[in-house]
Amino acid sequence: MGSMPELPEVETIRGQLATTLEGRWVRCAWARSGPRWDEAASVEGALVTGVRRRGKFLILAHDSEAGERDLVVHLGMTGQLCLGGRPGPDPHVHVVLRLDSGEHVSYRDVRKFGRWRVTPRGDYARIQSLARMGPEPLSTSFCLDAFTAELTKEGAPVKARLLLQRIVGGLGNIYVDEALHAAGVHPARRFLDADECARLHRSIQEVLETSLAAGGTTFRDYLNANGSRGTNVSNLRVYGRAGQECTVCGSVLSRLLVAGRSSVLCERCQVP
DNA sequence: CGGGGTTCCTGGCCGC
DNA sequence: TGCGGCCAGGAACCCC
Repeated sequence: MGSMPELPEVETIRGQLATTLEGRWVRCAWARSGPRWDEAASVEGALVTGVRRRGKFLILAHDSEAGERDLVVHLGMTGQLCLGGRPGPDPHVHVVLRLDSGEHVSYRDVRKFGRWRVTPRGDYARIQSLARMGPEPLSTSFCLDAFTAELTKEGAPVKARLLLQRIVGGLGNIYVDEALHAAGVHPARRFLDADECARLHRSIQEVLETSLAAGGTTFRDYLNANGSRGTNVSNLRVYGRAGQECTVCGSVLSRLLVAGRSSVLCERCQVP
């Protein structure tokens, strides 16, 4: 069982990196060879002008000789961005950025699902899931009417649609399961009514805000940019709790494969 | 086009 | 104890 960085985890890292990186020159950019990371090397000599986030993507806006560009980072399953480095050689470190301040940021990713891409500023044509990403769930652009219009249409299971990032950005397996449980919606449902959409819309925001306040969920791998754990595990109601009791009704939580993803739910609270 | 399946990758864990 | 096999999962990719 992993714990991929989702919106609250990436946002926590973003805030920590912003302070260190914004306004700094990248003195040296090292990247291990390979299509997932080697574009990172091209930010050497650039000025970092902004550290942003969109969904689960971290975006380092920078000015270089090649113009205004974005370094777009997706942490995949086990990607970690760490201020300062660990002592000694580490075969799982794939990128290191050294700054003019003397500080450095290292990227460690055991399962190698993460990706680094460099794009012209704001041009994400090469990164489909970013280009097509739905609204930010914690912004006013996350409109209930549009959300309802999508999910009242019959289609793939609601869990699959939320994981696709197109209806709303930033959710992964943990927070989809948590939001569906909080809203009383079964993950395999292929359309919702308006009340269910409203509950789910609210639950998504609540679940993410709660986790953000806790610095994210460290289930196993996630560490923030200072190497610390998030404490949101204590707020989880379903993820990682199959076989335990539902905190709402006391039934035993079950595991179910939906959209090829392991899902945990309460069969009493979340009716098919 | 959408929906579903497959693939990548490795450490941890389970069972024999 | 050792080892094979399975599992976790975001999103690109492929097929129908």
